Amino acid sequence: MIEWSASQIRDFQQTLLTWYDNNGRDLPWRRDHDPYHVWVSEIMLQQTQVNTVIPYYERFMALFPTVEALAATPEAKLMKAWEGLGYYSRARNLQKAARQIVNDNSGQWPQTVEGLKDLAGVGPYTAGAIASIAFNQPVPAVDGNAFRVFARLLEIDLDIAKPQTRSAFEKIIARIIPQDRPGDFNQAIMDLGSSYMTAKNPDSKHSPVKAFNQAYLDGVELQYPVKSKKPKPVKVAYFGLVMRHGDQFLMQQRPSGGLLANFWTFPLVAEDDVLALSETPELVTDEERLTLLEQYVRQEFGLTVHVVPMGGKPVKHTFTHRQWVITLLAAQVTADTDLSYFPGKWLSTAALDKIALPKVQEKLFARI
DNA sequence: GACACGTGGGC
DNA sequence: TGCCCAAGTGT
Repeated sequence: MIEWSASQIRDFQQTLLTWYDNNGRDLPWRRDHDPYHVWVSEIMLQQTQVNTVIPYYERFMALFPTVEALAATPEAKLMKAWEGLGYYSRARNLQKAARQIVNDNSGQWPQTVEGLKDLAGVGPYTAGAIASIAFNQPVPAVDGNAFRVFARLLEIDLDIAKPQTRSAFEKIIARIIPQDRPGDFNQAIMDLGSSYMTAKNPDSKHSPVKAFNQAYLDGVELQYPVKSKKPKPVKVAYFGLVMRHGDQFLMQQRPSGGLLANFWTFPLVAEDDVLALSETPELVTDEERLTLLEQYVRQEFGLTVHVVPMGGKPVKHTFTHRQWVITLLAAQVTADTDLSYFPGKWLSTAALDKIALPKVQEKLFARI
């Protein structure tokens, strides 16, 4: 990597901030520096693109205009507001943190990185973003943009996928961040990272800081940032049971931890669990699998059903680390079935409209 | 420190 | 299609 002199740092600050003053994006959460606005937007923006967040942010502020309103809202209303945005623990942590502020801290915001990090769902990046933007603290906010921008500007070849790399970047950026406009500086870096210095197809030729971009000047821009690869999603096959009675569906609530925690879906049975009922799973035919599925549902759920394939291709849904392949089956069951052993209940379409559903369940509904 | 945790967009 | 990326945090 290279290092900048004090005068190069001053030049960079001025060039960046002048560009930001004239070209910074006009975003809904930039209308003021209210910590509630900054905080909610930063949580929504975690691993999520700006254009996706904008409508969610607008609706969220209309529903929950203050941290007190958020702290007091019922969970179902909160999750409905977050429906489709993903990483749902963000929403639960958001309310947890709101209650920390309202109940434990009498409505007062922590104003330092250390204090902010004690809030649920606020890590080193978000704490730095709130501290610098809302409270004018001269601290870095190192997100994916900052990693990429500074890795290219200074040809930093540390692997940004490794946790310890963060502190190295924070030290480097701490020397460069201007004491008087830290929030604008951090946001300018993000705007730069999403315009001229993008991950793919960067346009450094026209970038306001191209003279400072060592990787570009050396023709090795796309070698930065260095980032080790993550494993591919693991495929998991499920049977999805469609049990309908009038305008109600028999739905299953997922466990309170793990993927899509607490969400309602059609009952999903892992094919591996079904095949485990056979002593020779590798020899099981398609017809036998359905018989085994009926056996599984009887044993595990206490439901006697007859399943019929619904036709069409299986529904695929990919998460960060899992790919679900769901074969839909119509299962006959009566509404007065004994559900004592089944972790779910009948839900009407009206009830389903009121609760948040994950995208994968929306895909399943679209197929029936 | 490695992995879990959603969804949508771009090529 | 498959893969990578997008304003990360919790465990």
